[in-house]
Amino acid sequence: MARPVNSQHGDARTRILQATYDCVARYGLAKTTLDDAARQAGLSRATVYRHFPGGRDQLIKEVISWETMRFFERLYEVVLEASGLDEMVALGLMFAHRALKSHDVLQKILETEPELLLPQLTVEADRVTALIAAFLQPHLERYLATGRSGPCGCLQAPTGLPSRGVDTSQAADYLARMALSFIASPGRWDLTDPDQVAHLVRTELLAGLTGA
Amino acid sequence: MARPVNSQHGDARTRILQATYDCVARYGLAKTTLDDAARQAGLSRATVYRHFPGGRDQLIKEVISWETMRFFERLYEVVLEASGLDEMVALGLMFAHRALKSHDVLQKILETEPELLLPQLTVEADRVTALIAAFLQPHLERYLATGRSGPCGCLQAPTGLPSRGVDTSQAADYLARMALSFIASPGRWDLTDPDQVAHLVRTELLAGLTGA
Amino acid sequence: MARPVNSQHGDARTRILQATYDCVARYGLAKTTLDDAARQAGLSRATVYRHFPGGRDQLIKEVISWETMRFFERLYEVVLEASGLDEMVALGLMFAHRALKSHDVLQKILETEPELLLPQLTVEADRVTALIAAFLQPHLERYLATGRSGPCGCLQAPTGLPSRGVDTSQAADYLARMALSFIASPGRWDLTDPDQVAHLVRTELLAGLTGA
Amino acid sequence: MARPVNSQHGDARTRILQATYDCVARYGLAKTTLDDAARQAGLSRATVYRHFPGGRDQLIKEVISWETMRFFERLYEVVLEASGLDEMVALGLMFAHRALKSHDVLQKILETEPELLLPQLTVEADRVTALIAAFLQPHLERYLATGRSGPCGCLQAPTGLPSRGVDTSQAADYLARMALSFIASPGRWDLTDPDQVAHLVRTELLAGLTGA
DNA sequence: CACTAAACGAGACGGTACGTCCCGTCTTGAA
DNA sequence: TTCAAGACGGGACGTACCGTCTCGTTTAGTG
Repeated sequence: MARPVNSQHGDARTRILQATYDCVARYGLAKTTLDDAARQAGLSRATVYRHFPGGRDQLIKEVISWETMRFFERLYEVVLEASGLDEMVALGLMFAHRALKSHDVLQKILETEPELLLPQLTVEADRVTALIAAFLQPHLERYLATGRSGPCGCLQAPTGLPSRGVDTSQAADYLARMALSFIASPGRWDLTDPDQVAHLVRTELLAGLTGA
Repeated sequence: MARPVNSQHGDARTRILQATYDCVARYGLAKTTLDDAARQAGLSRATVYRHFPGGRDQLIKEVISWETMRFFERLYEVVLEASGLDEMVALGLMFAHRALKSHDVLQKILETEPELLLPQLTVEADRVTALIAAFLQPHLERYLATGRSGPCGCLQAPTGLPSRGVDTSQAADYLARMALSFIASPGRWDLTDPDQVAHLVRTELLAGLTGA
Repeated sequence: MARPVNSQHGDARTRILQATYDCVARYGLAKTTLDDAARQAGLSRATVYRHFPGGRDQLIKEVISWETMRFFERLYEVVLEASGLDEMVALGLMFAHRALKSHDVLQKILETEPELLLPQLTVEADRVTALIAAFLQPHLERYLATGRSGPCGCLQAPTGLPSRGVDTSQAADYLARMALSFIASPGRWDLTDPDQVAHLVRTELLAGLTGA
Repeated sequence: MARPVNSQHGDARTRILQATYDCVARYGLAKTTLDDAARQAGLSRATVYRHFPGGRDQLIKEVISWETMRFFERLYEVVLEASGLDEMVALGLMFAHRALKSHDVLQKILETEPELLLPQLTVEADRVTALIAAFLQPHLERYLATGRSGPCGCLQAPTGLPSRGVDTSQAADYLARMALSFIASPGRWDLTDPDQVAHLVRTELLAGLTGA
């Protein structure tokens, strides 16, 4: 049976997360108050504590996890539309870059608390790199086998090719590192221009992988 | 030059920064109080405000900038000892990785506030990448001029461009990106083992740059 | 037919009052919570509100009235056993003093909130004084008339004696005042010793009334 | 040199006590909030906690003790004006009764929380009785010796009269009990009428003591 | 028998007050 | 002057009750 929920829209928990997200976009992480979030959600402070007993700390943690997950979900959807590995990487680069640039929270943090991100040379990156590499590997294998990765219908490709296992793993790792690097710092490339992105992918990311 | 530093004299400003740093290492960023810092420094709260009129926010900002600068200074000293580009990159990788692993503050943050670092896909990286690339470029040019070549790995560096001027800039950029990436996420490499690092540098970072 | 009521014993209202009484004895007046009372009664908070719509305030008021009434009921029963005015006063003094000393709630309040009782110089005493005086007057009249008050079978004695009306009223008032005073503060008397009480009654309370 | 104090009048502690007193007079004991008191005092909540670390509980306790002390101080001053024991008792009765009747806080409590005072049959009264009796005893001795107590210049009379020591102690106790009783419950006497009070003192309080 | 009404348990919610902690400002007094 | 010391207003935090309300689930009484 459909839950009529309670007052406005979405269950309370999601409303609180969204409200907190909005506040962080407005005030920054450090200056966002649990009161702010509650007010923004149209709920009382007590209710926020009922859903997030850990208080402000838990709220901040969860809103970041939540938003990160949403980012990857949208990235995943965008990337599935690609017809080949090169297009997939290009689409991913463009989407990720656009998302970061138009990301209210990130921009607010960069504006008010850039220091928090300076030490981004962190071990946490390991997880993201590995995740992206794992995602790319099957497409990379098909790409290397056929010259194209084919329509990307599923996350986990059949990958009946045991040969080159080490090669593709290593290559996927390399690809993920470079993609992440360019998303974070495009350098002289304009990642909003599809032509430039296609060129970047061909000449710097996938170059040398084709004839391996 | 005798550095008495630490507890009693040494100028107040530095003592406050060091004290704050210690507190952050102990309590984490969010839980470090201006009182904590003042007490740790053996100074009164009023004095801290005299040196950091911006209060807690300014204090946090400056302590991060200060520590970041100290990190790069030490990295610079270490790297100057190298006799060639490959050793330089290797030394840099090892030092940076070791520094991060033994970095009290960073480890404390990773322990207590890992979410802050999840979205490390940030534009801030641009500055660091460019800085490192600019530092590497002259060494790279000398390296390419005097020439050394290692066994070619399975990965081909992006070598689409024939002319030299653009080459070194582009290659330095590539090198900086990959170095940063491996510092942040070593993947399967053990960055404390000089042999493995030397191998990594040869096969994945400098491969393909030699005989372009 | 006996009403099995709901769950355990006694109707809900009485169970709540008793539970609240127990809590006050444990925590004191100010720290007794409606939740405490509900939990102690084995009922839900909602049920308490159904029986005491006035909430906590009403609950506290009623539990005090309830207990006060129970005290006077028991005092009344004890006092009816007396065979004469002197014994009646003595029994009343002893029972009242013993009841106060072993009164969980009162002792708890004295322990935790003694200030509430310091200004006991209150108008409320009027009612109690008058009530006791009214109760004593018929017995006093019989006592003065016969030298004994005789077995006390009824609260309202026939009192067909118009003479000495003013006298007995005034004397009863005096008797009530002194009895109350000694219950509250026995001074040098040990109100648990029947001999001392008898002596006190004879020499300080009833002295001078006999031959009036 | 005049103490500039801080802001308005009186030191902070006294201002808080007075403000709390005012609030209790307005809202009653149970409904007086620490916020109310702070606001009334024109101070912040934090400051109240600085002066009364025990919070609301301590504040309530101390305000009651404070007011009680003020009451007895004023009573003492009034009573010192008397020229003899009878006048002293009369003045005390009148002042005490008037004070209770015009006592904002007590009247507020009687209006809103009468139950708190119903069980005024409390051991606390012992202290007050003893205190008053001790104060009265020297005057009573002089009264019995001379038929008058003489101008009351000092609290502690010389009392070189060993005789009747037990008598006066007992008589003072009796006097204190009756005085307290009539203050609390005047019964049929109008304690605002000097003539009635003088008559009451003569016929019911001091009667029988003179020729003892 | 089914249906209704009443009492109850359970729990979400807005709200208020508590007591704690920290911030940033200010004043005072001593070196 | 510089600094330690500390009082103060302000405000957020996390906790705890309060009083209200809405759900289901019995349980009893009645048509």
